[in-house]
Amino acid sequence: MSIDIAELLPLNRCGTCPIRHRALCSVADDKALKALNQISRRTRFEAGQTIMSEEAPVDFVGNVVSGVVKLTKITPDGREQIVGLLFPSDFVGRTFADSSAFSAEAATDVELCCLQKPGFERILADHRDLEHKLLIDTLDELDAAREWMLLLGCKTAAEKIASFLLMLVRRAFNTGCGQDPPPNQLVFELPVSRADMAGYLGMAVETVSRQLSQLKADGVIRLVDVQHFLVKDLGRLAEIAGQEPPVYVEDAEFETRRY
Amino acid sequence: MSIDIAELLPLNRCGTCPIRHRALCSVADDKALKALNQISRRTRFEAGQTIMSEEAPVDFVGNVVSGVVKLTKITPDGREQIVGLLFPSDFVGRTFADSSAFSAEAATDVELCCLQKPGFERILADHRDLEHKLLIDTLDELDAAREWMLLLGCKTAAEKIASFLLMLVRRAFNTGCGQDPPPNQLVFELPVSRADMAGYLGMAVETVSRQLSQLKADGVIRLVDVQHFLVKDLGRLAEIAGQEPPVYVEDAEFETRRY
DNA sequence: CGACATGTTGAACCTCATCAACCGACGTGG
DNA sequence: CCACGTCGGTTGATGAGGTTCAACATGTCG
Repeated sequence: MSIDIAELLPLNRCGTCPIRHRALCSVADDKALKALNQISRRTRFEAGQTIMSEEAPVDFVGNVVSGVVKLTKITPDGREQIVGLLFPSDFVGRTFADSSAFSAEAATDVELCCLQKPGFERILADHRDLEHKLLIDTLDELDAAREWMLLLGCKTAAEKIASFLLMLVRRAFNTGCGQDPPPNQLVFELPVSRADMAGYLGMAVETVSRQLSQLKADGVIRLVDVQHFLVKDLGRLAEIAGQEPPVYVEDAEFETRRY
Repeated sequence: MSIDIAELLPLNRCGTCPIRHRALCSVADDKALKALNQISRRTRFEAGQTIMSEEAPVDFVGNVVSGVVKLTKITPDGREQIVGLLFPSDFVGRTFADSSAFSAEAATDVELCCLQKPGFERILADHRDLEHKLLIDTLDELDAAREWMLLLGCKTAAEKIASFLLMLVRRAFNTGCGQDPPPNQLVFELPVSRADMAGYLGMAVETVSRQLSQLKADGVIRLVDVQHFLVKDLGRLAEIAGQEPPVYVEDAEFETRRY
């Protein structure tokens, strides 16, 4: 009785994938996983590279494995709004349509698990669980988008920045996956440039910078370096953002709620 | 050989339903339709009434049959942002979760086709087509939400108003359903109050009023009465909104794209 | 080391929110 | 029937918050 290594290989590939337990594939059984493997390819994009462009048809979708992807839309006269930031395990692209209404661009260096669209849609058809999970994720994404509308529509600059930082804190809390130590040192990464923060929050870079300085001056945070901040007063930060302070959950593996 | 009238009744009820061809049920076969009928109830809400409130669990979802529903979220200090306007055939409520993150309120008098949540989710499980359609609709909704983020994030007051009017024009163009004459008279309804427009567009009522007056002064529109406007220059309107002008489609029955 | 990108800080301007007065429509009660 | 209050909408005056323009600082890469 022998074991067919080739048969197991694809499963192992996914087995070591960092987003295996959170992305769409978390609900895939062995059969579905093998099918996904056959149409998937890990691709790297450098910061600044365009992954897919609005108006141009795209023949693949994907999952963010590492890095941050920004979804953007540009007004006819050139202003750019970031309508979504996608983090590891998030889904990129528009299923069941030829093109996306938005461009996707690598905000940092990005690894993407790319899936050919026709193949992917066939797999969705064959595996209800996957399609169901996609529906759930899309509903969460919609809630998150609407939450962001609240921010864009009626929050002040200070509230916006605080909300953004808080979102990063929440993300860090919820993706600990047990392998990282609990963040008693409350240092977090600012994964994107000031310009991208500005684009996401609907304000000017200068205002972003000023508000960060203000939070620093008020002793709410400290800027370790340009890409890392330390939270000195989480309560105050949450208060400024107009939200409840987040709580660290020990094992956040299955904490899928989005912020 | 006799016909069981009771058997046919539910189908007839839906048969005369104005949103039968556009809502979720458009993909329901007779069997699914009968199942939906058994858990559905047409309910009326008066303008201003709360349909469901964030934080409070809700045991039903629904489809807007007539009227306009606003989805709102309130900041801790009382500012209200409207994160979505739902028109006839749009879906209300959050499937696969106990409560919605947003409140739904009748912006006008509303007729809602209410469906008990547990029953509805069972029907989704039994009828893939329905769940698939829900996925497609949710994806469209997400695109629309992101489109709105562009508006909230980087458009001026004038652009916002123009975009809003244009959205109403598009809706009217796309839901003609052949029964209404093509709108050679370009008169459209403002289905919500100035306050709700303001809440949706993220600006003050006064600004809404002023911008409407400005469009009037510029000869782009005319205010027939407080709830109806006539478009005198569609091209200009689209230009101000920063979009392509919409085109009237003869038979828009299956035009499901959202704006 | 200089060149270029990215981030910060300062000053002037402008859009829009805010406060306030006013108008017309509507409903109620005297 | 008219006086009255209320509510939704419009218009005017004022000021604050945030954009814009500009200079400067910092960091990175050849």
